Amino acid sequence: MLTKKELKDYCATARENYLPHISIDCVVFGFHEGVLKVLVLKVKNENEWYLPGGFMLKKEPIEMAANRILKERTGLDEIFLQQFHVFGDPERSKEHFEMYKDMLPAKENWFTNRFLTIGYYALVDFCETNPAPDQFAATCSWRDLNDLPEFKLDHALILKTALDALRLQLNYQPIGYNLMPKQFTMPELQKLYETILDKKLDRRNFQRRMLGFGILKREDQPRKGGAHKAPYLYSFDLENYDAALKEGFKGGW
Amino acid sequence: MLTKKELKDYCATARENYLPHISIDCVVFGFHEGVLKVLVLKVKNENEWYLPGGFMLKKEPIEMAANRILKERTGLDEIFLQQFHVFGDPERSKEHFEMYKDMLPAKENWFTNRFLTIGYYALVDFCETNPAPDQFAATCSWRDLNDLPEFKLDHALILKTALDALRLQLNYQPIGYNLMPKQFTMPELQKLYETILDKKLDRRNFQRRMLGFGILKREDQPRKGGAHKAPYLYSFDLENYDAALKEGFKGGW
DNA sequence: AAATCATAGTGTATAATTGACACAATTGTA
DNA sequence: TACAATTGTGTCAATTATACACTATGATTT
Repeated sequence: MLTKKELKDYCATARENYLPHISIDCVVFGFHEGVLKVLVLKVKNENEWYLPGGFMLKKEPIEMAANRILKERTGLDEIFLQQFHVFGDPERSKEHFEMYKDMLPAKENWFTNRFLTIGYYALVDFCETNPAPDQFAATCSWRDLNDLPEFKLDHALILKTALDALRLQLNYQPIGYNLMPKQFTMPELQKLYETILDKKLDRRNFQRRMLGFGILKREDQPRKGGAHKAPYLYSFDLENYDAALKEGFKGGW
Repeated sequence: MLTKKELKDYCATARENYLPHISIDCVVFGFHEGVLKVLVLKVKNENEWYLPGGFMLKKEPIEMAANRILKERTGLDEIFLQQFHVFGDPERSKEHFEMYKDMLPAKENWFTNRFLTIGYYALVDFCETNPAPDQFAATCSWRDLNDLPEFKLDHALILKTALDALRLQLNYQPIGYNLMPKQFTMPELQKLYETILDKKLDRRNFQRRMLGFGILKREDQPRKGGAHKAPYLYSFDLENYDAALKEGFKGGW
């Protein structure tokens, strides 16, 4: 929660720069050590949790706004961002309304506005992100998907909807390019799919299918390190990957 | 294009009632005599074509606004409406901006606003609609999908995107309930799928698959009339249909 | 009344895909 | 040098998709 002064300053800037009534919220999925993570913000001095979001500049394309917001929070650029739903329940920002309504008259109070929010999800390489809190957030951090805080507003719904959309996307588009490191092994990629789908897949069948999509290149060098056979390294064949993004696959999981 | 007086009146009402910067556009698909149709509006005295759209009341849920708009245009109520994308290019309503910018000062000119539009598509029974032009539209009518007018704004893009979304939906959800009459024959339903997908399907395989979904009930009475064997009539098993809408199917076409 | 036409209903053989499953190979460690 | 861990790969069976042809029925024509 903001102080009165912070609120007033913020509202002034906001009204000047942003399109009213519209926000963007991002569900940023990361993947690390076999667990799906989500980027969450915690507000200074409060036990208030949000998804990273923000507002759209008055003349900014939506896509660009989503990218800017993502970049401000994670340092990541040029990432696959997928618009998945608009949330517009008139009551959805009630909590903010209640929180701030007495601190500033409605006319100049940005947070007494009704907001529709456009949901985007992103898939990023956990290792390459630098979660950076903004001026309001004390912490910006990764949380396991199965150890989430209680979100404010409708952000729990947004997250759930994003996850459903992601699972659906798995059925007709390739994923992984922004989520995996440049090079990865087949078992690592499989783990990603298993994590998103929350179920075990057969190693051999997964490999056959995955290779069948034709979006992977096998590298020359295997990965060494474990007390076991060295797995092959793969990377995405970007040309085919992008084509598949546009065209879509056939079957599903 | 509106006259100055019309514009002024309209802007006053709009500013009072509607959420600024946001609109809804509906792609209403109908199906008749084996052709997929789309509902289009033509503006009075001009050769200007649009998809039916409108604005959202200040406290109205998005879904409800879409339904209201659809009802105002077609008389149809409680129809499957699917949100599919938000279009937000800052230049997308440039034509309107140019058209109206000199007629009213920007402050009170609704159309100098930037608008994001939320795209919905609907599937309706062609026969039960009563396309009704609103105050600005001279004609509101069905047009064949392959005989479309040149749309204003980005409405051609919206239509194309809706069609893509519809084709995708075919792969994991049942369709047809709002698009077909209460009772229909298997060949009629097949024709719908063929039309949407724009390709021929095998009669026998279609039937097997369709019945496999378990969303159809065979009626007792066949349909008579043609100089041929009377086909069975089917209707949707709403309970299973709704379940399938939520759950989704497996494979694709 | 019989023949014909148009279109519906249904089944089957073959090919392709998916799912289940087991064994051999490699690397590091004990 | 044996062992533990994990990878790579192949095959068979079951399922699913595809291609295809004949029979049935109702209206129309002769």
